[in-house]
Amino acid sequence: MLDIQLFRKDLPAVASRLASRGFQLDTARFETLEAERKAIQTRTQELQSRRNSLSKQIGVAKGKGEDASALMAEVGGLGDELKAMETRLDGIQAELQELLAAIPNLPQPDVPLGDDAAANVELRRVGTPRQFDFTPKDHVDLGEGLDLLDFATAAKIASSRFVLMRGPLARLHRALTQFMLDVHTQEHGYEEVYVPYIVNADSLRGTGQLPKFEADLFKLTNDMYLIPTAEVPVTNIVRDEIIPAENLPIRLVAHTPCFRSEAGSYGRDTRGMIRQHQFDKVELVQFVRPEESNAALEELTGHAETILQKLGLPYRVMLLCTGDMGFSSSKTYDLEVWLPGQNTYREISSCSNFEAFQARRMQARFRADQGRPELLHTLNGSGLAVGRTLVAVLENYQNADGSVTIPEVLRPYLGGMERLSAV
RNA sequence: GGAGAGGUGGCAGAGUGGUCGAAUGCACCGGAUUCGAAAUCCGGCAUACGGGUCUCCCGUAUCGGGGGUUCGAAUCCCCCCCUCUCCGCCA
Repeated sequence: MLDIQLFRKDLPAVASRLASRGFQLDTARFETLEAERKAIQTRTQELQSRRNSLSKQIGVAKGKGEDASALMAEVGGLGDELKAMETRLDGIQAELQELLAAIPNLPQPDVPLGDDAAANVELRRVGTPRQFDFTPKDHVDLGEGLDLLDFATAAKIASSRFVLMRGPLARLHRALTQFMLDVHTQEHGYEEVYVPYIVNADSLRGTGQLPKFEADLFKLTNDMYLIPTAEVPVTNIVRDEIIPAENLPIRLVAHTPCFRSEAGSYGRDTRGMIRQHQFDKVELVQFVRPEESNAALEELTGHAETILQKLGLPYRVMLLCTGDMGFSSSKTYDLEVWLPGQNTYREISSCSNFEAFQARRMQARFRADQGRPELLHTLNGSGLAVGRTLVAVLENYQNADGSVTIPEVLRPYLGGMERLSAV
């Protein structure tokens, strides 16, 4: 959520910055609501003030045993208008709130302008895609060929967009998770947290998934939701909290499954593990002082990159353009890993600085010394999406005979296993 | 899931219809005292929103959340959430 003061101070400027990311702000509606709000709020508070002082006088009079009927008649006359004003004020505040809650974050000045992914800017490539002396398979052919990846059975158990992994492949998937957690906790200074996989609506509003993106979520029968990312439970740790400044920055890492309904993506990535209803992710989250958030974004992105580097996976770093950024983000880097089976780079991590956007929704603040509480800044990034990392390992480390060499750094997690082959 | 108890400021804890944004204690901050410290004394010490003559003043709201009764609600009524104790169930 953006600061409403911004809209009051310079509406056209905010509107144009929002337009740069493809959001049309209804400025006329805002101005009307705001003018109405001001008039009604002033009048309401006036009436409340009058009522309070008269009521107080009634109390005093009755305490002295005097007749208060004249006072009571006067305050009684306020009742109808006051009630009407309060009701209208509530309505307008709710409408303003709703309007505000649906407005995305402002892009930072150095975010490139653009409508969609085509305008994203490639910042750098790291690692060189391997030259194969045979035609590389994609992870589906590899996994099914090894009899370790089974989409048909998963579809029987659940539906399409689920996967069943067997034996050493299931273990490799687990090894990747362990590896990522170990690197982030031992080398990057993150604290590992274990969090609920089911959250309430307040938490989803806090991070920005609600109210606009309910269709992307799996909603349970008790009005709770399966998490679409660990970002939701982990970031909401600080909701309604005031953190002592000396505790910042806070760096947290969590491994969770993620559940996404993928509504509206019927034709996209239907093959393989790229786009699933359920996938695992290791998520990095940071809470920092405002002036440090951009440096923290660079740092956090680097932490995610480290995983790719240690795994020897070629990737590139993309700076997302205004039109391709997530709703809550002010600036986002995507890491895209090279997939030989698709002969292209695919997103494997997304690292964002939300500035105070989520913090304002969450009322997540910090206090420096004796100062007033101030909104902190939140960031997060995948470090990494485990399923897609597994795909990348399979495809990049495949051999001509259909087996897969295990990257060195993972072998300690696999009892020294060097090669993935059929059970 | 059942029965009971309870949710008040950073913490502890009073307050059961009126001058209560809320006693008192602890913690914290400033000052006095002291060579310095402890102790003691004095003062300060919530958040959000709105308005203004905008480093300050005024107003409004907030005692788990929402609704209601009333001129007036921390206090009474209803619904919900959470915590604790006991029982049941259970990894």
